[in-house]
Amino acid sequence: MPTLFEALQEKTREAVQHLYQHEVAAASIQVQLTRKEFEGELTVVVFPFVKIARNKPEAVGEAIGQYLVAHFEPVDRFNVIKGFLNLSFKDAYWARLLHHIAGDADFTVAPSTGQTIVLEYCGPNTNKPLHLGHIRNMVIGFSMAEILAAAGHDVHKVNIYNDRGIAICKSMLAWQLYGEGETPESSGIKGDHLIGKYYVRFAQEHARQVEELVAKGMDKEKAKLEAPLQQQAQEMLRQWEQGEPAVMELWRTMNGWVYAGFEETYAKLGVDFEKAYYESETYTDGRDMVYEGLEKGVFQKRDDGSVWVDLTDNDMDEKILLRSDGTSVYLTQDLGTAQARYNDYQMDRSIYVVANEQEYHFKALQATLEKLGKPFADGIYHLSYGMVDLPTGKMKSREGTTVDADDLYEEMVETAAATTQELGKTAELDADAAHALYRMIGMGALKYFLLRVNPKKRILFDPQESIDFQGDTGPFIQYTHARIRSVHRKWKAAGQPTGDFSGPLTAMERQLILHLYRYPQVVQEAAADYDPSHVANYTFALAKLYNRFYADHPILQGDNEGQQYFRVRLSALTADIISKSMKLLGIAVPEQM
RNA sequence: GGACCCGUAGCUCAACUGGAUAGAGCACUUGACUACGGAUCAAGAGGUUACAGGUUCGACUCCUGUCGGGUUCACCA
Repeated sequence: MPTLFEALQEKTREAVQHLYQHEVAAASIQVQLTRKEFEGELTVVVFPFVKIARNKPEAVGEAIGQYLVAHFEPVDRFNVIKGFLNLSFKDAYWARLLHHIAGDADFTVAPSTGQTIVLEYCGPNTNKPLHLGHIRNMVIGFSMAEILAAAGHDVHKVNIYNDRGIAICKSMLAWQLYGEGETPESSGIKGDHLIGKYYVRFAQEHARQVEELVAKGMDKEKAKLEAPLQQQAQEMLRQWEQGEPAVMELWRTMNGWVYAGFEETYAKLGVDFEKAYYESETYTDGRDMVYEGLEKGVFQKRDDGSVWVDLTDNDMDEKILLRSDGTSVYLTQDLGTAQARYNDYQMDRSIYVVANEQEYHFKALQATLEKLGKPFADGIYHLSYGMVDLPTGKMKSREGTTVDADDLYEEMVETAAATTQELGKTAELDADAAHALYRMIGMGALKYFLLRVNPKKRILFDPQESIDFQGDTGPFIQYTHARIRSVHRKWKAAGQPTGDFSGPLTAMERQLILHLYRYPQVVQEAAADYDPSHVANYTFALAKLYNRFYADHPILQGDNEGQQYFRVRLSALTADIISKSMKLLGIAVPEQM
């Protein structure tokens, strides 16, 4: 069934053909929402037909308007201002739309596209805890998965653990040297934070050694490499790659602590994964793919034994794939991971939610897979998002200038609790329900804060200024939902009175219905643009519109039972769409707050 | 230096993908029902859309150049 917009485009096409004997593509006809200072709900832009018609814009608008009134049943009347044809629709038509939105189970669920998408997000290193940057990643990734699923795709969320390499060895080494057997259990420190503690410790001790060497006259860059700790870490990495049992054992133990810590954080944020990939398991596959490329002649081996791919045709440089000692680099293991993923899912699209500092890497990855002739190379998409900066600059784990994910979570929940208690509207909730509510509101504020902005843009986060709970925020939208549910409970308590209603509708009621009606379109746009902020902005606009409606439209005290029932339904539907939209953002909405 | 991204109200962001007088929130000023929840609503003030050209009936949007900010161009990941 065509949407209202499509039907209007088609009828306008018909009008142009009938009036001017000229074919235009229906899809090219511009339909927009009427600006609020003019009468009407939808506007057709007639400028493009002016040349065809060889007439003034006003005359063309007039002619098409008359045609539509005569031939497009929903249209009630129209007015023309310059090249804009503003259309008003019949009250009965709005009632029909409302019925469609409420009654059609498929309204909020797009038909299946049959397309399989694998969406990778989070992708942490296992040598330090998660911070605000990871939160932005997870919130975008989770939301994008929800949106793509709502757009009809078959979405699989996966995680990738960068669980090997020199950084992990640094944490391991520092723990070995200074840890005195400390464990998460013995210290009461969450596993990922414990590893982070030793990562920082390594950096401190290493810096001290470097200073000593520099004091003895060594060049600083050289000292960084020559420092005993650095040497020991590299030796440990070599042992790891050789599968030295003691090192492997330590590695498995410490990574185990980290994963347990991460799981806790995922649960708090309400994100999940269908499957996890580990670079320690895929990097050898990547190496095999490089050999395969050598055989095919698409990669080149140099005299020193290193292997390269020439990407100069793709406006990039030559990239190394295997070091002269035969070991893998970052790009190599991502080749292996991509292949493993394809073996598991045979996906049509593979989306990587990764910060924009890795744009070059993903271009190189895609180009390299193309050279290998991999069928999944085309479907790779890097959902690149801007970094979260602090007023002091970039977050750096080694320097302890990060905003820790768990800390931020606690702060958000505490603020939500304080605000809620101050307003005192939920005093009757028991402790568990109250705490669940604070979490819901705190996470709503945080997630909305991160999702309302286009992912591409970098975000400046000022820890001094706490995230707002008023205005364009998650709690504002949650509040709107709670408010509607409250009215609904009152209506139910009054015995759920119903009645027929034939209008007239107010301008705001029409606007509200039209806005609700646009929901599927917004979902499609967000999916096509890989941009959850479309959904966030839509939801805020809906809540705002409803609050305005609420302020001067009596619902349970309407003129008659018909009008009351109509407004109850309109309200309930608004709550429903708010709830669904927020779900796409990974945010829950409360019955009261 | 090359490539990519960003620049809109004091601050944080929009602008239906080229359409009307560029809209919201925060902050500031003023106001609101003994009606359904004041985490709300209404009103005021706030703009040379970084700058200069160009294309177009029409440009925040497209093209060219300039300036400013960010990222990247590792035998790190």
